[in-house]
Amino acid sequence: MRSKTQTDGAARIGIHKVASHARVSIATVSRTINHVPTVNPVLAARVWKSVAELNYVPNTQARALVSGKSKLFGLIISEITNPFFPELIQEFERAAVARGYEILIGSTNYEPEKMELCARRMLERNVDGVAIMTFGFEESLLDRFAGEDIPVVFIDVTPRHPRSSNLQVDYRAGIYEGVQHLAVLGHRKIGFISGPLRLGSAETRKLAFLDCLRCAGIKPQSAWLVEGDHTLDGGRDAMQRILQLPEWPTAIMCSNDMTAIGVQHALFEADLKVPADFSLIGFDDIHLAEYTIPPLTTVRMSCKDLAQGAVTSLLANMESTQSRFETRSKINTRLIVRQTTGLPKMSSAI
Amino acid sequence: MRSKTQTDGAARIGIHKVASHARVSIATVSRTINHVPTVNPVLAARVWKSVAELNYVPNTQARALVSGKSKLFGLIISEITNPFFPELIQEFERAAVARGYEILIGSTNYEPEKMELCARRMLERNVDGVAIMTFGFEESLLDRFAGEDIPVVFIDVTPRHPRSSNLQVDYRAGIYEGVQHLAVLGHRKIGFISGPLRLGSAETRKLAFLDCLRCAGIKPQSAWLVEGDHTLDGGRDAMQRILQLPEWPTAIMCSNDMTAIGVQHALFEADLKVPADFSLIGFDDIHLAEYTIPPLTTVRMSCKDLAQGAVTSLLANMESTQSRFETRSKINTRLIVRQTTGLPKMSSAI
DNA sequence: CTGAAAGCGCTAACAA
DNA sequence: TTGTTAGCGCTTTCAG
Repeated sequence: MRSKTQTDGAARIGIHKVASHARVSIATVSRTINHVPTVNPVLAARVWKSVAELNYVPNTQARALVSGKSKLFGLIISEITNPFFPELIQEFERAAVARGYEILIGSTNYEPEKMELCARRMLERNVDGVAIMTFGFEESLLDRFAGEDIPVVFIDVTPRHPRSSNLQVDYRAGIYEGVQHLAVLGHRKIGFISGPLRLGSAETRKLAFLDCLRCAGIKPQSAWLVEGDHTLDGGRDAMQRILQLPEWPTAIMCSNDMTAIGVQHALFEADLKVPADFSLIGFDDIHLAEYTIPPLTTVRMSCKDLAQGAVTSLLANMESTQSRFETRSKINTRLIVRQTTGLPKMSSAI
Repeated sequence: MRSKTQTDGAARIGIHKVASHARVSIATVSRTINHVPTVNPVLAARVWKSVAELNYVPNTQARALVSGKSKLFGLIISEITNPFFPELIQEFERAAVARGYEILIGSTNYEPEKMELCARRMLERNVDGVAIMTFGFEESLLDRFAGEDIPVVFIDVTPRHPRSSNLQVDYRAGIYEGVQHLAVLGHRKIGFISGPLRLGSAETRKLAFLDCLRCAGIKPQSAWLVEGDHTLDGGRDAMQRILQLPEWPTAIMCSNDMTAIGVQHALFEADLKVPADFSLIGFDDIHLAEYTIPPLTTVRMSCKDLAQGAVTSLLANMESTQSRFETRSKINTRLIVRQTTGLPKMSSAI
């Protein structure tokens, strides 16, 4: 059923057709389109002409098969629905496509099995490298990639592992600025809504917060340390739990911006005002943070740095011939003050 | 240093190794893993055992090369940064992965050249089908895909084209509900902030709005029809332009939710209240719409329907042996009333 | 500098 | 039912 009709428009033009059309060998065509410098310019010109006329597009699959490189990067994220990740993806895509790579995206939705599935999908497609941007994961996963000698880059975690790079986020700097900012305004009762604590980085952020609190001479109160899940709903729920407490903090820091937006919503529903009743600080500085009402004070972590760092590391790692290759680079954070922070509300218990 | 040590884990296991390990031919391995029913169960068992022990993962590239099917879908969107699209992607991914397909995502960012680039990327990677979810595009693009006989699915536009499917969104229904809702509240002065009008669907939405206005017996006022660009910034700017006008509308409908959130921000900056000073209706019903302050009344367009419809069409289209294959399916819209709509402010000019 | 030829890992005839 | 074999479209030695 397939080969009979020649009229079918079908079957892509292959290197063979180009070769005969340009009256050269397929090897010459291959060299030309791969910009091998030793090709006779006259022949090259003929080839390019044929390529254009026949509308030839090289078949990446075949290329991948013979070269062993798929020109594909895997990008594993937590949840595409959290705006931080699309911003990350955008930068990652930009960097990757500019160098001729495509991206395979996998979302774990914070479920370990999904992570496993993602790893398998990436392996099957033969990715040349994987960026695990989930802010925490089972280290056993790395073995799968290590087994195939596939470069991996990830955040925070520092497993001892060949062909892996590490992007170290300096949470402390930004969070410290946040705590200081609050302290200067007069806040002493500061709560923290964390991410899912089984995520390493969520834990790290919380620890950084606690540490900063101590540095600022403020005693953390465990009731005000509540676990969220980095989603809008999670932030709202967490705040509602805090509102149930006998004593309220005067300020809340959140492990990410989505949580903070959820908090704003909970407060809105409870008819409480930001920053009059509660000061609020987010984390990430997604574009939306500027657009919340009121605009969100937050700690910026550049997803552009993250994305570019990831692509760069992957590339460097691939080029390196060392069987062991480990890097780490630092990602900075800093406070962006907008309008969700203000003087603490003077409660009955002065 | 790589091949000597067998322990190296290196170089992926191929079908060959599995075959010899299971003491069968590679053909039998191939048949087994492809679930060809005629394989002797005993041999099959041996094969599966070897597959597991050797941790064999089939090489998709090779498969694609010989079978001619890449098991890859292209998904072209406008802007990954607009939360509507991640929600779409999530559903699309779910549907595609469940059937063994991977997704290649390309963003056009509303730039025609980017669209061209996306098409090329998809072609190079040999996608089995493309979903163009940009709500408008140059039809010339379709020719590229048609030339390769690649199924395409898209929104609204209905070009005459083989192997194409069409998802027809019923904008009118939801928009009409919105206009009616406003009319019932007493609004007669209703503005509309459209998307970029060179996008077909943005134009369609605007036309639908105008038509609904007429049906409700309201005369549209051209000064209140302003062009946005479907982004937060665009929405804010558009609203600021409206605030410059000598006479204000009492309600605003937006071509998408991001625009509406931008509008809320502009109003916040101008110290105007929603819905006291302006009623506001969005479009899309992204998850965030529930979390804006106050929560956004909006027209819901199910991105799940869109995504699933797209995948289903693509699949059906591929299976069809007809060289021409056209479908269209309908996507419904409906109003979700939340808290950004209320009675119109009684202006000086009663 | 160019061309012929050998595969990359797999599927699908075809033969046994 | 199983194994042998011929490619899929391309890159890459290796001769010329």
